[in-house]
Amino acid sequence: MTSETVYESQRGLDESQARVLEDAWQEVEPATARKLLIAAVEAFAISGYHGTTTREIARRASMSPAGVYVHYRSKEELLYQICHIGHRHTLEMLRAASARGTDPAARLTAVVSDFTAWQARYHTTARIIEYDLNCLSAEHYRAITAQRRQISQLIREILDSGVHDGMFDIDDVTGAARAVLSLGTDVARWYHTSTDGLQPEELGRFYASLALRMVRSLA
Amino acid sequence: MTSETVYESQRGLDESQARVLEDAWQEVEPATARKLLIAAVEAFAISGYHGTTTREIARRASMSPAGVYVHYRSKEELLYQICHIGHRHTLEMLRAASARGTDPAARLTAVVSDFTAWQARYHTTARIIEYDLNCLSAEHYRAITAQRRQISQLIREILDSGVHDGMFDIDDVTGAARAVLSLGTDVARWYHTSTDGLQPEELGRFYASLALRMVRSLA
DNA sequence: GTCTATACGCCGATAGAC
DNA sequence: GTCTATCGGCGTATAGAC
Repeated sequence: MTSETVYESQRGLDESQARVLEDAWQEVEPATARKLLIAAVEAFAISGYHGTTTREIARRASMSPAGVYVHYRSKEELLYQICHIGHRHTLEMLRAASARGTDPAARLTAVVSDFTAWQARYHTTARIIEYDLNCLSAEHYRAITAQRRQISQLIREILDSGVHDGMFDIDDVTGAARAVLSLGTDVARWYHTSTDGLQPEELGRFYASLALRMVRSLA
Repeated sequence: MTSETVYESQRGLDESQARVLEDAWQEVEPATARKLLIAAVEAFAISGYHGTTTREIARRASMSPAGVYVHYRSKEELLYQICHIGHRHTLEMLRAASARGTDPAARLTAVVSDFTAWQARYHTTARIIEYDLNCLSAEHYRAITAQRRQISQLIREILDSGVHDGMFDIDDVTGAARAVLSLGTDVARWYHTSTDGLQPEELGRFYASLALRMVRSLA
């Protein structure tokens, strides 16, 4: 990101994501399926689901157009795998972060910090996860929605307990949980790796401080 | 929106936007061009730019597929008109809001409140404006980026003056401006009209209060 | 300015050889 | 499991009648 505000956004992506993605998708086997999935992540992140052709995915994976269908039934199946695994990783990461905190403020700080850093570090994956859900089949869409409900519930529980303790002062917990997640979600839209600008962890700490200011009680 | 958090999102749109859109695009003449543009807004908002066919736009406008090209040179031209006029309206609305406030806190409140309400009320248009920019031609993309730079600058100026007055306590004005805009931007992703949930103005007031808590000085 | 008809390419996905 | 070849359909956009 540059010195300008995000609202100015930018197009395309950068190349340094390649190593990040190779690490992130290690669990996908065999290696050819992984190679195709990473190619799909890169292509979807740049052009969106409908803007990406299966030929482009194959080309990025150095395979023939037909090669895709050995490992995936359809283009939509690729999207689903990306979304499903991506949301699972997000949820695991959030639960680990939440467990690190010993009080609501510490838990909120850990959760927002890690979520934001995740969205920045894996901004290509995050972009697909946040903005291409509508391209899923009805059945797959429902599966992803169930995962997202668990994510939002985790935030609401932290805010609820903070209100109960008196640490947080919130009229609308559901709305506040939504707003806190919006900060991190929107990172996927504008973040891109670059030498200037905040690193994922720095951005995470900054957003965690903003989230805490949004909800904490002053009494 | 439902009682659940947004992060659970939803697909598709609702019908009550029709009247809102007819009012919002009154300036587009002749009426056939307006009818096509509104049809494109509805279609793009549901399926995205690449997911929408010119045949679908024509069908929504009750015209033949060829009828589109009498009023617009291409599908991309439709997208550009939507983005260009939409951003102009946004900027005018923000400048009017900013002028209403007599101090930085009041200006920030007015700006965030109106921006958020705008994103909710015109969520179909906003969705295209925020998420389909990458589909524009290079030249048109640059034009929209220039408009977005003015929007983010307007927010930064308000925050700067608040820091100068001592009303605001912000380490990173650029980052804070980005975060404030992110709250409103993300509304376009999840908001849909419904009987339950907050109305655009209510949501605006809520988000303005969150923005103020994010930046205000406690001294 | 609107239509019908259509050009022409590219799309997702499959067939079948190796 | 990967390839080359290809199918059938749909995409954007245009030609030309009215």
